[in-house]
Amino acid sequence: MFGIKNTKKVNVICDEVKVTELLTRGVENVYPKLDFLKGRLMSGERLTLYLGIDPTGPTLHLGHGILIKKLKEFQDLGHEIILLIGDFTGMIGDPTDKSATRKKLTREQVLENAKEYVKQASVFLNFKGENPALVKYNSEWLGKMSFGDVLELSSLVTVDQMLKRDMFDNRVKEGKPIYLHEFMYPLMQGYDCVAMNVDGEIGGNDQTFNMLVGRDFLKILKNKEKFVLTGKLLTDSAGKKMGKTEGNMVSLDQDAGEMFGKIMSWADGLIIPAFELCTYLKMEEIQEMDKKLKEGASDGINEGINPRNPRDFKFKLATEIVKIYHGEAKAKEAGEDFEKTFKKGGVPEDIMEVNFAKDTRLGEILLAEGLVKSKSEFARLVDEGAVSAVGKEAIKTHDFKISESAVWKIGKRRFIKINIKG
RNA sequence: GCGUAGGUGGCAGAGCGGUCAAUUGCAAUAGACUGUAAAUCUAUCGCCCCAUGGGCUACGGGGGUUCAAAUCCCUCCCUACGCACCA
Repeated sequence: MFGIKNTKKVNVICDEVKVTELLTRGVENVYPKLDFLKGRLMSGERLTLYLGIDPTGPTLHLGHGILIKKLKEFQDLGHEIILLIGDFTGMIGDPTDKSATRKKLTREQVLENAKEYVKQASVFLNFKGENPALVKYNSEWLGKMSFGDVLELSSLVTVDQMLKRDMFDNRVKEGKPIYLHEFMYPLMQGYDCVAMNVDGEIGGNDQTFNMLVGRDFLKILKNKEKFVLTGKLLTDSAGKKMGKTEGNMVSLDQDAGEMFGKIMSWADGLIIPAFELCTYLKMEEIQEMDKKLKEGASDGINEGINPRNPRDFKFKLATEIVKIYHGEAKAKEAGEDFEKTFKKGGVPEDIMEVNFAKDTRLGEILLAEGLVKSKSEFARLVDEGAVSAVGKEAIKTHDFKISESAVWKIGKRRFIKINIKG
């Protein structure tokens, strides 16, 4: 399957403006150095590069989206791109997760996830046509390696080099355990690029270490100068990562409304970086907004009537991002919904609808529908005045029974329409 | 293998026989406020009940001592550190 070099002629575009944009926008670093890669991109040579994704969950998130978008830029220029599914790694389980007992994925789950990934990635990438993006699985080669092969690979890296890595370094400092097999992950990831014999790799800057291990391998084993392009991570000014752990990371399979809401909850400092990383807006336009935002921040005297309200920029950001994943119409709708729900205290469009008999206890309904975790939680919410039928006073009794069809609101974000049955 | 220090709620980390469903911080949820689901302030934050009260389940696993254990004892498992061993 490998070895068959694409024989079709694909036109490689060497437009300087495009290449520069490719190399700067949302890019943290380029190894060995920027000019090296620029030179190759301008040479007309068709490069092969890849982005590796570990199938740890069923969906990709916005962070992946950013990198896939970058990959697309390479594809658009005519280069051969590979979406590598790290199924081998996934099947073994990720060591970075100290909460240990992560379930090991079965072959079926991995393939299932991968299918979703391709679907979600096809928002950006073209998997068909003249220059299709390829999908590969690293179990294809990693699964076949013998202990001897592994030893040979490990002899290329020293323990000190491994320990230099932040992730390990921190754990040593914190007195947390490091298991030997965790050392193997960089090796496995590093070997991917050898197996695929690529020209380069892109990834988040948190993957820099692993990608550089691969760079070393390729140099030693194939005498090839692999380029590594690391993308900026989406962080706010304080450097806080928009990761899954932060709870505000957007999954690519989320519906438009949810996505929109999540983005609106981001801190202001994230607006400009997100425009750069996640949208197609021109850099000049983004810089213009940045300028306006900064001016706005300094003339806070205009309390509240500030024409450069960050909220409006964030609204635009949310619209732009949702547009990419769900299309223009849905994005617009989500925006209107958001306005209605949160600004004016209304009700969103698509809400859960259920049927129950008259005089059923509200608490039981909400528990059954999963809107509250327990009856105790329900009781607490009632005490806090968080439960009300839309347009009515909050209810006060824990054993409140429904008497008519109504839309119920629990807190600001949970809604349910309960119809009286029969 | 020996020794030492540890394993507590989503995480971090107190408590070291009763007053502990467990201080505190973070996270989370709600209310107020706000341009926002930001910030801030306030409250809540195991589960269940005919509820200013009561019950159940929890402090690595199992067993024991006691009227009473997260707290004491035994045992097993796990982690860190030191020593020993080491192709």
